[in-house]
Amino acid sequence: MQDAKEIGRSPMPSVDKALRAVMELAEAGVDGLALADLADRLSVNRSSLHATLRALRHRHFVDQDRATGHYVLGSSLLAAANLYYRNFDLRGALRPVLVRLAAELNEVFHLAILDGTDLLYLEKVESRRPIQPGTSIGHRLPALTTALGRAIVAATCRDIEDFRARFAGHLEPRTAAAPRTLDEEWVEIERAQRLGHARDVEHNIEGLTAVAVALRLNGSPAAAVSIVTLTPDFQASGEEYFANLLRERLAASLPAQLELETPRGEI
Amino acid sequence: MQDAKEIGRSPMPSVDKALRAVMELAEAGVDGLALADLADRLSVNRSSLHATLRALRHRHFVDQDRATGHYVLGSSLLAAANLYYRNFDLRGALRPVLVRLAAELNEVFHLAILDGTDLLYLEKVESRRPIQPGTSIGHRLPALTTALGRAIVAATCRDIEDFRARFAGHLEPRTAAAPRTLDEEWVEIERAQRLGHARDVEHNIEGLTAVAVALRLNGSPAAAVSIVTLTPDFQASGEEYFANLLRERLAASLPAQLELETPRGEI
DNA sequence: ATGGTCGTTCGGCAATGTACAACAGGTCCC
DNA sequence: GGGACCTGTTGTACATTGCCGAACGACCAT
Repeated sequence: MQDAKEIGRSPMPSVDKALRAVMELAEAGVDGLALADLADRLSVNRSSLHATLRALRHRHFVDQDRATGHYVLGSSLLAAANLYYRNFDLRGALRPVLVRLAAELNEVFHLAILDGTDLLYLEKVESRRPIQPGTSIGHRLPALTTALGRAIVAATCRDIEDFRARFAGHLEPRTAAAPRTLDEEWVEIERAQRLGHARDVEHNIEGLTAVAVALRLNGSPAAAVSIVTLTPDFQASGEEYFANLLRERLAASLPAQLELETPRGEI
Repeated sequence: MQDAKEIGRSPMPSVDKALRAVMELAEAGVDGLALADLADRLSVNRSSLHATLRALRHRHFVDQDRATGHYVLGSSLLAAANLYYRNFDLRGALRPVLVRLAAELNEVFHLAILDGTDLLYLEKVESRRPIQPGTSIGHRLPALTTALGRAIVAATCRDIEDFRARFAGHLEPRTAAAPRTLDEEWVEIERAQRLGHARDVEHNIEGLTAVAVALRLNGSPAAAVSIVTLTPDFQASGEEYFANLLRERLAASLPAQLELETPRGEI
Protein backbone atom coordinates (compact mmCIF):
# COMPACT_ATOMS: atom_id res chain seq x y z
CA MET A 1 0.00 0.00 0.00
CA GLN A 2 2.51 2.57 1.05
CA ASP A 3 4.53 1.27 -1.88
CA ALA A 4 2.22 3.37 -4.00
CA LYS A 5 3.71 6.64 -4.97
CA GLU A 6 3.43 8.35 -1.59
CA ILE A 7 1.17 10.93 -3.07
CA GLY A 8 0.36 12.13 0.42
CA ARG A 9 0.94 15.84 0.49
CA SER A 10 3.86 17.56 2.08
CA PRO A 11 4.73 16.40 5.55
CA MET A 12 6.57 18.91 7.70
CA PRO A 13 5.85 22.13 5.86
CA SER A 14 8.87 23.96 7.22
CA VAL A 15 11.31 21.32 6.00
CA ASP A 16 9.50 20.97 2.73
CA LYS A 17 9.70 24.70 2.18
CA ALA A 18 13.44 24.59 2.77
CA LEU A 19 13.86 21.79 0.24
CA ARG A 20 11.73 23.53 -2.34
CA ALA A 21 13.83 26.63 -1.85
CA VAL A 22 16.98 24.63 -2.50
CA MET A 23 15.53 23.11 -5.66
CA GLU A 24 14.36 26.47 -6.93
CA LEU A 25 17.75 28.01 -6.25
CA ALA A 26 19.34 25.11 -8.08
CA GLU A 27 17.33 25.95 -11.18
CA ALA A 28 18.29 29.59 -10.83
CA GLY A 29 21.97 28.68 -11.13
CA VAL A 30 24.91 30.99 -10.59
CA ASP A 31 23.02 34.23 -10.41
CA GLY A 32 20.75 33.03 -7.65
CA LEU A 33 17.47 34.66 -6.72
CA ALA A 34 16.39 37.64 -4.69
CA LEU A 35 14.40 36.88 -1.57
CA ALA A 36 11.23 38.45 -2.91
CA ASP A 37 11.55 36.63 -6.21
CA LEU A 38 12.06 33.31 -4.50
CA ALA A 39 9.10 33.98 -2.21
CA ASP A 40 6.91 34.56 -5.25
CA ARG A 41 7.96 31.34 -6.95
CA LEU A 42 7.30 29.31 -3.82
CA SER A 43 4.14 31.23 -2.97
CA VAL A 44 5.18 31.95 0.60
CA ASN A 45 5.57 35.12 2.58
CA ARG A 46 8.91 36.82 2.59
CA SER A 47 9.35 36.91 6.33
CA SER A 48 8.86 33.22 6.90
CA LEU A 49 11.05 32.40 3.92
CA HIS A 50 13.67 34.65 5.41
CA ALA A 51 13.79 32.53 8.54
CA THR A 52 14.03 29.38 6.46
CA LEU A 53 16.90 30.79 4.46
CA ARG A 54 18.67 31.75 7.64
CA ALA A 55 18.56 28.14 8.75
CA LEU A 56 19.88 27.00 5.37
CA ARG A 57 22.60 29.61 5.50
CA HIS A 58 23.64 28.47 8.95
CA ARG A 59 24.69 25.09 7.52
CA HIS A 60 26.00 26.58 4.28
CA PHE A 61 23.32 24.92 2.19
CA VAL A 62 22.73 28.34 0.71
CA ASP A 63 24.93 31.40 0.66
CA GLN A 64 24.21 35.01 0.06
CA ASP A 65 26.01 37.09 -2.52
CA ARG A 66 27.57 39.98 -0.61
CA ALA A 67 27.16 42.37 -3.52
CA THR A 68 23.63 41.74 -4.71
CA GLY A 69 22.13 40.07 -1.65
CA HIS A 70 20.89 37.29 -3.91
CA TYR A 71 20.64 33.84 -2.47
CA VAL A 72 22.65 31.10 -4.18
CA LEU A 73 23.34 27.47 -3.44
CA GLY A 74 25.95 26.84 -0.78
CA SER A 75 28.91 24.59 -0.51
CA SER A 76 27.41 21.95 1.76
CA LEU A 77 25.42 20.70 -1.17
CA LEU A 78 28.61 20.20 -3.11
CA ALA A 79 30.11 18.33 -0.19
CA ALA A 80 27.08 16.14 0.35
CA ALA A 81 26.54 15.24 -3.28
CA ASN A 82 30.17 14.28 -3.62
CA LEU A 83 29.62 11.43 -1.26
CA TYR A 84 26.78 10.05 -3.29
CA TYR A 85 29.13 7.26 -4.19
CA ARG A 86 26.63 4.70 -5.31
CA ASN A 87 26.25 6.48 -8.59
CA PHE A 88 29.52 8.27 -8.66
CA ASP A 89 31.44 5.12 -9.46
CA LEU A 90 29.41 4.57 -12.57
CA ARG A 91 29.67 8.20 -13.49
CA GLY A 92 33.39 8.41 -12.95
CA ALA A 93 33.99 5.24 -14.91
CA LEU A 94 31.95 6.16 -17.95
CA ARG A 95 32.35 9.90 -18.19
CA PRO A 96 35.69 9.87 -20.07
CA VAL A 97 34.30 7.45 -22.64
CA LEU A 98 31.19 9.52 -23.20
CA VAL A 99 33.14 12.75 -23.45
CA ARG A 100 35.37 11.30 -26.13
CA LEU A 101 32.43 9.91 -28.06
CA ALA A 102 30.57 13.20 -27.86
CA ALA A 103 33.58 15.13 -29.08
CA GLU A 104 34.11 12.84 -32.07
CA LEU A 105 30.52 12.37 -33.14
CA ASN A 106 28.98 15.66 -32.02
CA GLU A 107 25.92 14.00 -30.53
CA VAL A 108 24.41 13.96 -27.05
CA PHE A 109 25.09 10.99 -24.76
CA HIS A 110 23.25 10.01 -21.60
CA LEU A 111 23.98 7.67 -18.72
CA ALA A 112 21.07 6.66 -16.50
CA ILE A 113 20.01 4.09 -13.94
CA LEU A 114 16.62 2.70 -12.99
CA ASP A 115 15.29 3.66 -9.56
CA GLY A 116 12.03 1.88 -8.95
CA THR A 117 9.95 2.76 -11.99
CA ASP A 118 11.82 6.02 -12.50
CA LEU A 119 14.75 6.70 -14.76
CA LEU A 120 17.50 8.71 -13.08
CA TYR A 121 20.00 10.59 -15.24
CA LEU A 122 23.55 10.33 -13.92
CA GLU A 123 25.44 11.96 -16.74
CA LYS A 124 24.79 14.05 -19.80
CA VAL A 125 27.48 14.96 -22.27
CA GLU A 126 26.40 17.66 -24.66
CA SER A 127 27.16 18.22 -28.32
CA ARG A 128 27.62 21.49 -30.14
CA ARG A 129 24.31 21.23 -31.91
CA PRO A 130 21.60 23.85 -31.45
CA ILE A 131 18.91 21.33 -30.53
CA GLN A 132 19.50 19.54 -27.23
CA PRO A 133 17.22 17.36 -25.15
CA GLY A 134 16.04 19.18 -22.04
CA THR A 135 17.40 16.58 -19.67
CA SER A 136 19.90 17.34 -16.93
CA ILE A 137 21.94 15.37 -14.46
CA GLY A 138 19.85 14.24 -11.51
CA HIS A 139 16.69 14.52 -13.59
CA ARG A 140 14.01 11.95 -12.83
CA LEU A 141 11.57 10.67 -15.45
CA PRO A 142 9.15 7.78 -15.81
CA ALA A 143 11.28 5.01 -17.29
CA LEU A 144 8.93 3.88 -20.04
CA THR A 145 8.87 5.45 -23.50
CA THR A 146 12.58 6.35 -23.22
CA ALA A 147 15.29 4.32 -24.92
CA LEU A 148 17.35 4.27 -21.73
CA GLY A 149 14.49 2.98 -19.64
CA ARG A 150 13.51 0.38 -22.21
CA ALA A 151 17.06 -0.92 -22.40
CA ILE A 152 17.22 -1.52 -18.66
CA VAL A 153 13.70 -2.89 -18.43
CA ALA A 154 14.39 -5.25 -21.31
CA ALA A 155 17.43 -6.54 -19.45
CA THR A 156 15.59 -7.05 -16.16
CA CYS A 157 12.09 -8.22 -17.17
CA ARG A 158 11.68 -11.90 -17.95
CA ASP A 159 8.23 -11.92 -19.54
CA ILE A 160 5.19 -9.76 -20.06
CA GLU A 161 3.58 -10.78 -16.75
CA ASP A 162 6.62 -9.57 -14.88
CA PHE A 163 6.51 -6.39 -16.91
CA ARG A 164 2.83 -5.72 -16.27
CA ALA A 165 3.21 -6.31 -12.55
CA ARG A 166 6.00 -3.80 -12.26
CA PHE A 167 4.77 -1.08 -14.55
CA ALA A 168 0.97 -1.16 -14.38
CA GLY A 169 -0.11 2.44 -14.08
CA HIS A 170 3.35 3.77 -14.83
CA LEU A 171 2.99 4.35 -18.56
CA GLU A 172 2.89 8.09 -19.19
CA PRO A 173 3.29 8.76 -22.93
CA ARG A 174 4.83 12.17 -23.56
CA THR A 175 4.45 12.47 -27.33
CA ALA A 176 1.89 11.51 -29.96
CA ALA A 177 4.11 8.73 -31.28
CA ALA A 178 4.59 7.05 -27.90
CA PRO A 179 2.77 3.79 -27.11
CA ARG A 180 -0.41 4.31 -25.15
CA THR A 181 -0.88 0.83 -23.69
CA LEU A 182 1.37 -1.59 -21.84
CA ASP A 183 0.94 -4.10 -24.66
CA GLU A 184 2.21 -1.67 -27.26
CA GLU A 185 5.10 -0.72 -25.00
CA TRP A 186 5.96 -4.39 -24.50
CA VAL A 187 6.48 -4.75 -28.25
CA GLU A 188 9.34 -2.25 -27.97
CA ILE A 189 10.74 -3.96 -24.88
CA GLU A 190 10.69 -7.38 -26.49
CA ARG A 191 12.32 -5.99 -29.61
CA ALA A 192 15.06 -4.56 -27.41
CA GLN A 193 15.59 -7.97 -25.81
CA ARG A 194 16.08 -9.59 -29.21
CA LEU A 195 18.34 -6.94 -30.69
CA GLY A 196 20.31 -6.02 -27.56
CA HIS A 197 19.52 -2.33 -27.84
CA ALA A 198 16.46 -0.16 -27.35
CA ARG A 199 15.20 2.72 -29.44
CA ASP A 200 12.97 5.73 -28.92
CA VAL A 201 11.77 7.26 -32.17
CA GLU A 202 10.19 10.51 -31.02
CA HIS A 203 8.50 8.68 -28.19
CA ASN A 204 9.99 11.09 -25.70
CA ILE A 205 10.82 14.39 -27.40
CA GLU A 206 9.46 15.44 -30.79
CA GLY A 207 12.17 15.45 -33.42
CA LEU A 208 14.72 13.46 -31.44
CA THR A 209 15.52 9.78 -31.66
CA ALA A 210 17.62 7.81 -29.18
CA VAL A 211 19.31 4.43 -29.17
CA ALA A 212 20.39 2.86 -25.88
CA VAL A 213 22.26 -0.20 -24.66
CA ALA A 214 22.12 -1.61 -21.14
CA LEU A 215 25.15 -2.26 -18.94
CA ARG A 216 25.63 -4.99 -16.35
CA LEU A 217 27.41 -4.03 -13.16
CA ASN A 218 28.92 -7.10 -11.53
CA GLY A 219 26.58 -9.27 -13.52
CA SER A 220 23.24 -7.61 -12.88
CA PRO A 221 21.64 -5.03 -15.19
CA ALA A 222 22.03 -1.61 -13.64
CA ALA A 223 22.45 1.21 -16.10
CA ALA A 224 22.13 2.24 -19.72
CA VAL A 225 23.94 4.54 -22.12
CA SER A 226 22.20 6.28 -24.98
CA ILE A 227 23.03 8.37 -28.00
CA VAL A 228 20.54 11.03 -29.05
CA THR A 229 20.23 12.19 -32.63
CA LEU A 230 17.92 14.22 -34.80
CA THR A 231 15.36 11.91 -36.36
CA PRO A 232 16.42 12.66 -39.97
CA ASP A 233 20.04 11.78 -39.13
CA PHE A 234 18.83 8.61 -37.46
CA GLN A 235 16.91 7.57 -40.54
CA ALA A 236 19.79 8.44 -42.84
CA SER A 237 22.40 6.35 -41.05
CA GLY A 238 20.05 3.66 -39.79
CA GLU A 239 19.40 2.19 -36.39
CA GLU A 240 22.01 -0.53 -36.77
CA TYR A 241 24.73 2.02 -37.37
CA PHE A 242 24.14 3.81 -34.07
CA ALA A 243 23.61 0.61 -32.13
CA ASN A 244 26.85 -0.92 -33.39
CA LEU A 245 28.66 2.31 -32.80
CA LEU A 246 27.57 2.38 -29.16
CA ARG A 247 28.36 -1.27 -28.58
CA GLU A 248 31.77 -1.22 -30.21
CA ARG A 249 32.98 1.96 -28.63
CA LEU A 250 31.73 1.05 -25.19
CA ALA A 251 33.11 -2.47 -25.36
CA ALA A 252 36.53 -1.08 -26.18
CA SER A 253 36.83 1.03 -23.08
CA LEU A 254 34.68 -0.47 -20.36
CA PRO A 255 36.07 -0.98 -16.84
CA ALA A 256 36.27 -4.49 -15.42
CA GLN A 257 33.08 -4.48 -13.36
CA LEU A 258 30.96 -3.44 -16.31
CA GLU A 259 29.85 -5.41 -19.33
CA LEU A 260 27.44 -4.85 -22.19
CA GLU A 261 24.05 -6.50 -22.17
CA THR A 262 23.93 -9.15 -24.90
CA PRO A 263 21.08 -9.70 -27.37
CA ARG A 264 18.89 -12.70 -26.58
CA GLY A 265 18.34 -13.24 -30.27
CA GLU A 266 15.44 -15.69 -29.98
CA ILE A 267 12.77 -14.86 -32.54
CA MET B 1 28.05 43.38 13.64
CA GLN B 2 26.07 40.65 11.97
CA ASP B 3 29.03 40.29 9.68
CA ALA B 4 30.62 38.43 12.57
CA LYS B 5 30.38 34.71 12.29
CA GLU B 6 26.68 34.32 13.03
CA ILE B 7 27.49 32.19 16.00
CA GLY B 8 23.87 32.40 17.06
CA ARG B 9 22.76 28.84 17.53
CA SER B 10 20.44 26.91 15.31
CA PRO B 11 17.47 28.80 13.98
CA MET B 12 14.52 26.68 12.95
CA PRO B 13 15.28 23.42 14.70
CA SER B 14 13.24 21.30 12.34
CA VAL B 15 15.04 22.52 9.25
CA ASP B 16 18.38 22.36 10.97
CA LYS B 17 17.73 18.80 11.97
CA ALA B 18 16.94 17.90 8.38
CA LEU B 19 20.17 19.48 7.17
CA ARG B 20 22.22 17.77 9.84
CA ALA B 21 20.64 14.49 8.81
CA VAL B 22 21.66 15.08 5.22
CA MET B 23 25.23 15.88 6.21
CA GLU B 24 25.46 12.84 8.42
CA LEU B 25 24.10 10.62 5.67
CA ALA B 26 26.61 12.14 3.30
CA GLU B 27 29.43 11.03 5.57
CA ALA B 28 27.90 7.58 5.80
CA GLY B 29 28.22 7.16 2.04
CA VAL B 30 26.76 4.37 -0.04
CA ASP B 31 25.72 2.11 2.77
CA GLY B 32 23.63 4.73 4.45
CA LEU B 33 22.49 4.60 8.05
CA ALA B 34 19.73 2.92 9.98
CA LEU B 35 17.17 5.21 11.52
CA ALA B 36 18.19 4.38 15.08
CA ASP B 37 21.85 4.84 14.29
CA LEU B 38 21.23 8.21 12.70
CA ALA B 39 19.08 9.26 15.64
CA ASP B 40 21.92 8.46 18.01
CA ARG B 41 24.45 10.46 16.04
CA LEU B 42 22.18 13.48 15.91
CA SER B 43 21.01 13.02 19.49
CA VAL B 44 17.33 13.22 18.62
CA ASN B 45 14.41 10.92 19.19
CA ARG B 46 13.65 8.32 16.60
CA SER B 47 10.05 9.29 16.11
CA SER B 48 10.70 12.92 15.36
CA LEU B 49 13.61 12.03 13.11
CA HIS B 50 11.32 9.67 11.28
CA ALA B 51 9.00 12.53 10.39
CA THR B 52 11.94 14.60 9.22
CA LEU B 53 13.18 11.80 7.02
CA ARG B 54 9.74 11.42 5.55
CA ALA B 55 9.82 15.03 4.45
CA LEU B 56 13.26 14.55 2.95
CA ARG B 57 12.14 11.41 1.20
CA HIS B 58 9.17 13.20 -0.26
CA ARG B 59 11.50 15.43 -2.29
CA HIS B 60 14.01 12.67 -2.98
CA PHE B 61 16.70 14.34 -0.88
CA VAL B 62 17.07 10.98 0.82
CA ASP B 63 16.01 7.54 -0.30
CA GLN B 64 15.47 4.34 1.56
CA ASP B 65 17.15 1.11 0.58
CA ARG B 66 14.33 -1.36 -0.06
CA ALA B 67 16.36 -4.29 1.19
CA THR B 68 17.95 -3.00 4.38
CA GLY B 69 15.67 -0.07 5.17
CA HIS B 70 18.76 2.06 5.56
CA TYR B 71 18.50 5.70 4.65
CA VAL B 72 20.84 6.98 1.94
CA LEU B 73 21.23 10.25 0.11
CA GLY B 74 18.75 10.83 -2.67
CA SER B 75 18.99 12.04 -6.20
CA SER B 76 17.76 15.59 -5.68
CA LEU B 77 21.06 16.41 -4.07
CA LEU B 78 22.85 15.26 -7.18
CA ALA B 79 20.58 17.39 -9.31
CA ALA B 80 20.93 20.45 -7.13
CA ALA B 81 24.68 20.29 -6.72
CA ASN B 82 25.11 19.97 -10.44
CA LEU B 83 23.84 23.46 -10.87
CA TYR B 84 26.38 24.89 -8.49
CA TYR B 85 27.98 26.46 -11.52
CA ARG B 86 29.88 29.21 -9.84
CA ASN B 87 32.56 26.78 -8.83
CA PHE B 88 31.98 24.21 -11.47
CA ASP B 89 33.65 26.31 -14.11
CA LEU B 90 36.88 26.43 -12.16
CA ARG B 91 36.61 22.76 -11.39
CA GLY B 92 35.91 21.72 -14.92
CA ALA B 93 38.74 23.84 -16.26
CA LEU B 94 41.40 22.60 -13.89
CA ARG B 95 40.42 19.02 -13.26
CA PRO B 96 42.10 17.53 -16.37
CA VAL B 97 45.35 19.30 -15.53
CA LEU B 98 45.32 18.08 -11.95
CA VAL B 99 44.45 14.54 -12.95
CA ARG B 100 47.38 14.40 -15.33
CA LEU B 101 49.76 15.85 -12.76
CA ALA B 102 48.58 13.42 -10.10
CA ALA B 103 49.01 10.47 -12.42
CA GLU B 104 52.55 11.46 -13.37
CA LEU B 105 53.83 12.52 -9.97
CA ASN B 106 51.77 10.30 -7.68
CA GLU B 107 51.00 13.12 -5.27
CA VAL B 108 47.76 14.68 -4.02
CA PHE B 109 46.53 17.91 -5.60
CA HIS B 110 43.93 20.32 -4.28
CA LEU B 111 41.93 23.15 -5.78
CA ALA B 112 40.26 25.58 -3.38
CA ILE B 113 38.70 29.02 -3.21
CA LEU B 114 38.37 31.51 -0.39
CA ASP B 115 34.86 32.11 0.95
CA GLY B 116 34.98 34.82 3.58
CA THR B 117 37.61 33.61 6.00
CA ASP B 118 37.01 29.98 5.10
CA LEU B 119 38.81 27.85 2.62
CA LEU B 120 36.49 25.79 0.41
CA TYR B 121 37.84 22.71 -1.36
CA LEU B 122 36.55 22.38 -4.92
CA GLU B 123 38.63 19.49 -6.13
CA LYS B 124 40.87 16.80 -4.77
CA VAL B 125 42.83 14.44 -6.98
CA GLU B 126 44.25 11.54 -5.08
CA SER B 127 47.49 9.67 -5.45
CA ARG B 128 48.14 5.98 -4.92
CA ARG B 129 50.02 6.60 -1.68
CA PRO B 130 48.84 5.08 1.58
CA ILE B 131 48.86 8.39 3.45
CA GLN B 132 46.29 10.88 2.23
CA PRO B 133 45.12 14.16 3.71
CA GLY B 134 41.63 13.83 5.14
CA THR B 135 40.18 16.59 2.99
CA SER B 136 37.26 16.09 0.66
CA ILE B 137 35.49 18.09 -1.99
CA GLY B 138 33.16 20.64 -0.44
CA HIS B 139 35.14 20.59 2.78
CA ARG B 140 35.33 23.90 4.61
CA LEU B 141 38.29 24.88 6.76
CA PRO B 142 39.62 28.06 8.34
CA ALA B 143 41.87 29.50 5.65
CA LEU B 144 44.90 30.31 7.77
CA THR B 145 47.67 27.80 8.44
CA THR B 146 46.98 26.05 5.09
CA ALA B 147 49.15 26.60 2.03
CA LEU B 148 46.08 27.09 -0.15
CA GLY B 149 44.62 29.72 2.15
CA ARG B 150 47.92 31.54 2.52
CA ALA B 151 48.39 31.68 -1.23
CA ILE B 152 45.03 33.37 -1.76
CA VAL B 153 45.38 35.65 1.24
CA ALA B 154 48.84 36.68 0.11
CA ALA B 155 47.39 37.62 -3.26
CA THR B 156 44.52 39.62 -1.83
CA CYS B 157 45.96 41.33 1.27
CA ARG B 158 47.91 44.53 0.72
CA ASP B 159 49.52 45.01 4.15
CA ILE B 160 49.39 43.69 7.66
CA GLU B 161 46.66 46.13 8.74
CA ASP B 162 44.39 44.78 6.04
CA PHE B 163 45.31 41.27 7.13
CA ARG B 164 44.60 41.91 10.82
CA ALA B 165 41.26 43.49 10.08
CA ARG B 166 40.09 40.55 8.03
CA PHE B 167 41.43 37.68 10.10
CA ALA B 168 41.42 38.86 13.72
CA GLY B 169 40.02 35.98 15.74
CA HIS B 170 40.18 33.60 12.79
CA LEU B 171 43.53 31.98 13.52
CA GLU B 172 42.92 28.40 14.64
CA PRO B 173 46.23 26.49 14.65
CA ARG B 174 45.67 22.79 14.11
CA THR B 175 49.16 21.41 14.78
CA ALA B 176 52.01 22.14 17.14
CA ALA B 177 54.10 23.62 14.34
CA ALA B 178 51.43 26.09 13.23
CA PRO B 179 51.81 29.81 14.05
CA ARG B 180 49.89 30.84 17.14
CA THR B 181 49.63 34.58 16.58
CA LEU B 182 48.58 36.73 13.65
CA ASP B 183 52.07 38.25 13.57
CA GLU B 184 53.71 34.88 13.14
CA GLU B 185 51.19 33.95 10.49
CA TRP B 186 51.85 37.18 8.65
CA VAL B 187 55.48 36.18 8.27
CA GLU B 188 54.34 33.22 6.17
CA ILE B 189 51.93 35.37 4.18
CA GLU B 190 54.56 37.98 3.40
CA ARG B 191 56.97 35.30 2.40
CA ALA B 192 54.37 33.94 0.02
CA GLN B 193 53.93 37.40 -1.50
CA ARG B 194 57.66 37.66 -2.20
CA LEU B 195 58.13 34.16 -3.57
CA GLY B 196 54.83 33.79 -5.40
CA HIS B 197 53.92 30.58 -3.64
CA ALA B 198 52.84 29.58 -0.13
CA ARG B 199 53.95 26.63 1.97
CA ASP B 200 52.57 24.70 4.90
CA VAL B 201 55.18 22.57 6.64
CA GLU B 202 53.09 20.43 8.96
CA HIS B 203 51.04 23.46 9.93
CA ASN B 204 47.88 21.65 9.00
CA ILE B 205 48.40 17.89 9.18
CA GLU B 206 51.32 16.24 10.98
CA GLY B 207 53.70 14.63 8.53
CA LEU B 208 52.39 16.36 5.42
CA THR B 209 53.75 19.44 3.69
CA ALA B 210 51.99 21.44 0.99
CA VAL B 211 53.00 24.06 -1.54
CA ALA B 212 50.37 26.24 -3.21
CA VAL B 213 50.13 28.89 -5.90
CA ALA B 214 47.26 31.32 -6.35
CA LEU B 215 45.30 31.79 -9.56
CA ARG B 216 43.71 34.94 -10.90
CA LEU B 217 40.32 34.60 -12.55
CA ASN B 218 39.72 37.51 -14.93
CA GLY B 219 42.39 39.47 -13.14
CA SER B 220 41.36 39.07 -9.52
CA PRO B 221 42.75 36.44 -7.14
CA ALA B 222 40.17 33.73 -6.70
CA ALA B 223 41.58 30.27 -6.19
CA ALA B 224 44.69 28.28 -5.41
CA VAL B 225 46.16 24.93 -6.39
CA SER B 226 48.37 22.92 -4.07
CA ILE B 227 50.52 19.83 -4.13
CA VAL B 228 50.72 17.78 -0.97
CA THR B 229 53.76 15.64 -0.15
CA LEU B 230 55.23 13.73 2.74
CA THR B 231 57.52 16.05 4.68
CA PRO B 232 60.66 13.91 4.05
CA ASP B 233 60.04 13.99 0.30
CA PHE B 234 59.51 17.74 0.52
CA GLN B 235 62.81 18.23 2.28
CA ALA B 236 64.63 15.91 -0.12
CA SER B 237 63.53 17.68 -3.30
CA GLY B 238 63.28 21.16 -1.85
CA GLU B 239 60.55 23.76 -1.80
CA GLU B 240 61.70 25.39 -5.03
CA TYR B 241 61.37 22.15 -6.92
CA PHE B 242 57.70 21.73 -6.07
CA ALA B 243 56.90 25.40 -6.52
CA ASN B 244 58.49 25.51 -9.98
CA LEU B 245 56.81 22.26 -10.89
CA LEU B 246 53.40 23.66 -10.04
CA ARG B 247 53.99 26.95 -11.81
CA GLU B 248 55.41 25.44 -14.99
CA ARG B 249 52.84 22.72 -15.38
CA LEU B 250 49.91 24.98 -14.63
CA ALA B 251 51.18 27.75 -16.88
CA ALA B 252 51.40 25.28 -19.75
CA SER B 253 47.75 24.28 -19.67
CA LEU B 254 45.74 27.09 -18.15
CA PRO B 255 42.54 28.30 -19.85
CA ALA B 256 42.32 31.86 -21.07
CA GLN B 257 40.48 33.41 -18.12
CA LEU B 258 43.00 32.09 -15.63
CA GLU B 259 46.53 33.24 -14.91
CA LEU B 260 49.12 32.47 -12.27
CA GLU B 261 49.75 34.91 -9.44
CA THR B 262 53.19 36.49 -9.90
CA PRO B 263 55.79 36.98 -7.14
CA ARG B 264 56.08 40.55 -5.89
CA GLY B 265 59.76 40.01 -5.25
CA GLU B 266 60.39 43.25 -3.29
CA ILE B 267 63.20 43.25 -0.68
C1' DA C 1 8.12 -18.56 23.56
C1' DT C 2 10.93 -14.61 24.98
C1' DG C 3 13.82 -10.97 24.87
C1' DG C 4 15.95 -7.91 21.94
C1' DT C 5 16.17 -5.24 18.03
C1' DC C 6 14.18 -2.53 14.19
C1' DG C 7 10.86 1.00 11.58
C1' DT C 8 6.62 2.92 12.17
C1' DT C 9 2.20 5.08 14.13
C1' DC C 10 -0.66 7.63 17.46
C1' DG C 11 -2.09 11.62 20.57
C1' DG C 12 -1.50 15.55 23.87
C1' DC C 13 1.17 19.36 25.25
C1' DA C 14 4.01 23.09 24.34
C1' DA C 15 7.25 24.98 21.61
C1' DT C 16 7.53 26.79 17.04
C1' DG C 17 6.98 28.60 12.60
C1' DT C 18 3.74 31.76 10.43
C1' DA C 19 1.86 36.12 8.88
C1' DC C 20 0.94 40.99 9.15
C1' DA C 21 3.09 45.16 9.88
C1' DA C 22 6.83 48.18 10.55
C1' DC C 23 11.83 49.08 10.02
C1' DA C 24 16.29 50.52 7.67
C1' DG C 25 18.81 50.90 3.47
C1' DG C 26 18.95 51.32 -1.13
C1' DT C 27 17.70 53.14 -6.28
C1' DC C 28 15.02 55.46 -9.45
C1' DC C 29 12.42 59.21 -11.32
C1' DC C 30 10.25 62.98 -11.62
C1' DG D 1 16.00 66.94 -2.85
C1' DG D 2 12.24 64.32 -1.61
C1' DG D 3 8.93 61.41 -2.50
C1' DA D 4 7.59 56.58 -4.22
C1' DC D 5 8.91 52.57 -4.75
C1' DC D 6 12.02 48.60 -4.27
C1' DT D 7 14.79 45.51 -1.37
C1' DG D 8 16.25 42.50 3.02
C1' DT D 9 15.47 42.43 7.71
C1' DT D 10 13.37 42.51 12.42
C1' DG D 11 9.49 42.47 16.07
C1' DT D 12 5.29 40.48 17.99
C1' DA D 13 0.80 37.82 18.85
C1' DC D 14 -1.63 33.69 17.49
C1' DA D 15 -2.37 28.90 16.45
C1' DT D 16 -0.38 25.66 13.85
C1' DT D 17 3.10 22.27 14.16
C1' DG D 18 6.66 19.57 15.25
C1' DC D 19 8.21 17.14 19.58
C1' DC D 20 8.25 13.49 22.92
C1' DG D 21 6.84 9.21 25.34
C1' DA D 22 4.59 5.15 24.69
C1' DA D 23 2.79 1.46 22.13
C1' DC D 24 2.47 -1.30 17.87
C1' DG D 25 3.67 -5.07 14.34
C1' DA D 26 7.89 -7.37 12.28
C1' DC D 27 11.92 -9.38 12.40
C1' DC D 28 15.97 -12.00 14.23
C1' DA D 29 18.38 -14.21 17.80
C1' DT D 30 18.62 -16.78 21.16
